[in-house]
Amino acid sequence: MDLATRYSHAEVEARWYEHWERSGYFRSVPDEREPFTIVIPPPNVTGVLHMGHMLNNSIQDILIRKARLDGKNACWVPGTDHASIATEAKVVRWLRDEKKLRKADLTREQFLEYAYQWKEKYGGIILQQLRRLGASCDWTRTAFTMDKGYYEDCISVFVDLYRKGKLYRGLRMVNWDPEAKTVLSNEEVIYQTETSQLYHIKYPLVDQKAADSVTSGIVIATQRPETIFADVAIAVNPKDPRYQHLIGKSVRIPLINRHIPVIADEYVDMEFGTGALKITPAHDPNDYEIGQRHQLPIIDILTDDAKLNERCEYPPLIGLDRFEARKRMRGLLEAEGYLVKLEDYTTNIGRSERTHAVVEPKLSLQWFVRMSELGAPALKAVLNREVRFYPENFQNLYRNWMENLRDWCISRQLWWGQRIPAWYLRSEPLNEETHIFVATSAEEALEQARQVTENPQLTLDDLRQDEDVLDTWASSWLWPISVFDGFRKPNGEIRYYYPTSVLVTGWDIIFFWVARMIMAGYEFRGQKPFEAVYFTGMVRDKQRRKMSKSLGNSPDALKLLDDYGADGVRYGLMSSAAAGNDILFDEKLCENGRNFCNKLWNALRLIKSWHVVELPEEESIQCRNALAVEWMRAKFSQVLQSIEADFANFRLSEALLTLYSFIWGDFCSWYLEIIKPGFEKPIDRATYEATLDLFGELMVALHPFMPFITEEIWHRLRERAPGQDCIVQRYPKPSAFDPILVEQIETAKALVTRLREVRNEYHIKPREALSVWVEDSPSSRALFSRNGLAELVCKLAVLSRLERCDAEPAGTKSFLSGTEKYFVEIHQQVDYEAERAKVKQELEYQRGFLKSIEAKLANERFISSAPAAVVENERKKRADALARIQILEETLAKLPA
RNA sequence: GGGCGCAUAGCUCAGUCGGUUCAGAGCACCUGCCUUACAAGCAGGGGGUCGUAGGUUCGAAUCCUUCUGCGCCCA
Repeated sequence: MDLATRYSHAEVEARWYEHWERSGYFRSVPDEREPFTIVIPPPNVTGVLHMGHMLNNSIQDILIRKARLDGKNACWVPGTDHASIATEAKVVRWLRDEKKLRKADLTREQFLEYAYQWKEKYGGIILQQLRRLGASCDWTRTAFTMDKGYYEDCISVFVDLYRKGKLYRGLRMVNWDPEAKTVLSNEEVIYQTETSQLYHIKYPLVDQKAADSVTSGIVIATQRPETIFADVAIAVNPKDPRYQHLIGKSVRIPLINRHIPVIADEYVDMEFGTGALKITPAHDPNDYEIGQRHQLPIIDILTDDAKLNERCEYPPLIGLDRFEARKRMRGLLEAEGYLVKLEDYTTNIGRSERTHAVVEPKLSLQWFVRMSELGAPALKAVLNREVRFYPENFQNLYRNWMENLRDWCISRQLWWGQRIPAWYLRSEPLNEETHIFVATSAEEALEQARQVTENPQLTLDDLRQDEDVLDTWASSWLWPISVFDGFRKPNGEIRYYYPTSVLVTGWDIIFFWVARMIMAGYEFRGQKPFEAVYFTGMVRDKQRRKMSKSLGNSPDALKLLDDYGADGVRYGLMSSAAAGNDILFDEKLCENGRNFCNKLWNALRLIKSWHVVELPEEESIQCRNALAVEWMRAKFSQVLQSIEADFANFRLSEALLTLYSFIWGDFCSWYLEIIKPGFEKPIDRATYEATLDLFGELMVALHPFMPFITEEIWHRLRERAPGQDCIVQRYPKPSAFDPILVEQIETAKALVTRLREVRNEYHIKPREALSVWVEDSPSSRALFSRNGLAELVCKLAVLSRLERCDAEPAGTKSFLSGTEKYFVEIHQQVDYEAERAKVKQELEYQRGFLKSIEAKLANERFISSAPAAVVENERKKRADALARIQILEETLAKLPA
């Protein structure tokens, strides 16, 4: 076989993915095996693959592939989220740019038709891209939150919650996005510190004479001077001595001269601004509360797109955008002498997560889910670890939120989404409806209406359906149930797949999504939606910024896959991704992954270049190789044990790094070097076959992490029958092994390293064979009685002889390795001065070490409190130290002065 | 204002139950090698008072408290 010295991933990856998919390996149907289920966090249908997706989906794929190799029925359900607000914004832009259409000119039906067109054409690209990464999803199950069945589930859940009294329509202060013209949930508002200006504005007292009206009055501080037209009072703290005399009096609003009262309210912070607060119930949540307490009117001066309306009573500003109006207010107030002071000010401004528009508090009639009852079981489930979080400390974040739940606003003023199944009587004015009919269909609603109104003559034309759609999260919270058709067929396959095994998601959507899925699980299924949640960190750049498209700091995911291969990228992401910790992404990590692929590839090339004969030429080679094979088997078992433990605790990066260092270090650097035949020499069949088997098992063990190259090598190692693919093998199991053997080989490795060091020190050529002796002792006899061990050392350290001796042979230099003393033949001049210094230094260290051990052992409380094994270990350490000290002392004594 | 978290080598981070010669990995750095699988490589090496000050313990990077410096979430 002729193989290139470098592994090239491009052709290999495409070929194997296609083969796996065609072979049906990703497909899952319920059977008698134990299920292992993951539902993908559905990416937005508008999404394109970015670093976060790659991390998240690599983890899911690793877990799914591992489960498959463990013989479980692995089922990974893919799909996309309709992402109402994000997608609607995209469709609106597309219509404007491509079709020269404005949303306002379309009917709801026309718009939705275009939206589906857009979705068919551009949506779901990301699912194709996930294949490049190697994601072994069951594509036949691909779901979408706007699929017909899914849509119906959302509607029936709405009706169900309404009937149970867990859903209501109410007038509340909500977050309004004036650009998207929709309400937002609290979680969709992002607060950022921004600089603005604080206007100090004087409101003149009403009973003052016109002449000095501007000089006396009350000064308030506001960031939003344009909202003074919506003011209904000025509030001061009742304890504030500065304003006692004004409480109960009236002031005039500048420019429009409307009279408003001065009231007292505890809420007012005497320290802030001037200690006097303008009350604008329509445009501030706190003011709204105060207004309610004092039964003040509400004056809403803004339109849905945040322009001043006629209710502001000041014609020059009507129709202007709020920010434009604010700008003009400065000149207007100044001109009339109302502006007392202007100061710079930093504050938290809330912006829409999607449109980045400054969010406007707005009083609005919306649908809310009552969270108190839904939250209780969901909180309990996490606290008592029925649903386990990895890492566990996300419990704290979760609890903090769950204990302060506020009702969830689930209506959105959009068209792209599940339309709210509530009907009103056309005879009642908009937003003042007294009758609400919630039903799964218009006909059902009509039936209700006829009964309630006792008017059998009502027709569908007398009803009007709510114009709003559901918040996207009010559909995706049903994901783990709905993708298995759990609402319509509660006893179907969902009984097999649910609860799912693990959810893998970023911690940033713990409230948006994770918490709500847990609530939905208990509410609609009486059961948790998943056994465990694996929280991934955020992928950040080297400056710790979250990677985002708007910052342009995210590497092109597809280019990374092109450059390093999916295996390389997966390695790079995983090697630095302990659960929950943010990762600072560096392309260098992918380079490591690519290099690892190349290493594997070259190990294959080496093995495939060997000529095989039935028996080795010499017996010494046979026992050396046999020892190497035995050692590899033992060490591999040890490694597998630790990997199983890592998987059980979702310590995936640990598992990967363990495998990496076992393969690169133990397998390539040590094992292959031990068994590698000399130039143009053959290898014996037994060793060869054992090596192929071992390499194959290593590929299965590594497969979940790096699926493509492992499949490729698996097939190149041996001829495989159809269906004998790496992806469907059984994961290797650890077996009992001899820990003493593993330890002895470690001792031998340390000796080889020490000998190489000596070589470096004396500039001895790597191929120049050396003669070495080991001082006779019970421990050295024990070590070298291991069959093949001396041969192994000779091969790796390039020795011509390794023999026992009683006395120091002439012309040698001695050194210590482990607790043994060795002599190596040296023809070069030895610098005895330096040698003495080194030995002395080592001796000093060993004596200090011994002293600390002895102090420990002399302590009775240590002997009595520490576990026996720990005490025993200390005794062994003492014995070893004593042995070493003795050898070092002898060495020092014999060194020429 | 309320809450959570972090601080370990030049950089990025592991370190599970408090106990091994346990202070580790990768990158970077230094020395020597184009050795017959791999220079995307091989062999070797230097480098950290585990942020600070206390405490608990026979024993602390690990548990508790203080301070300092960062980060995040909620309001």
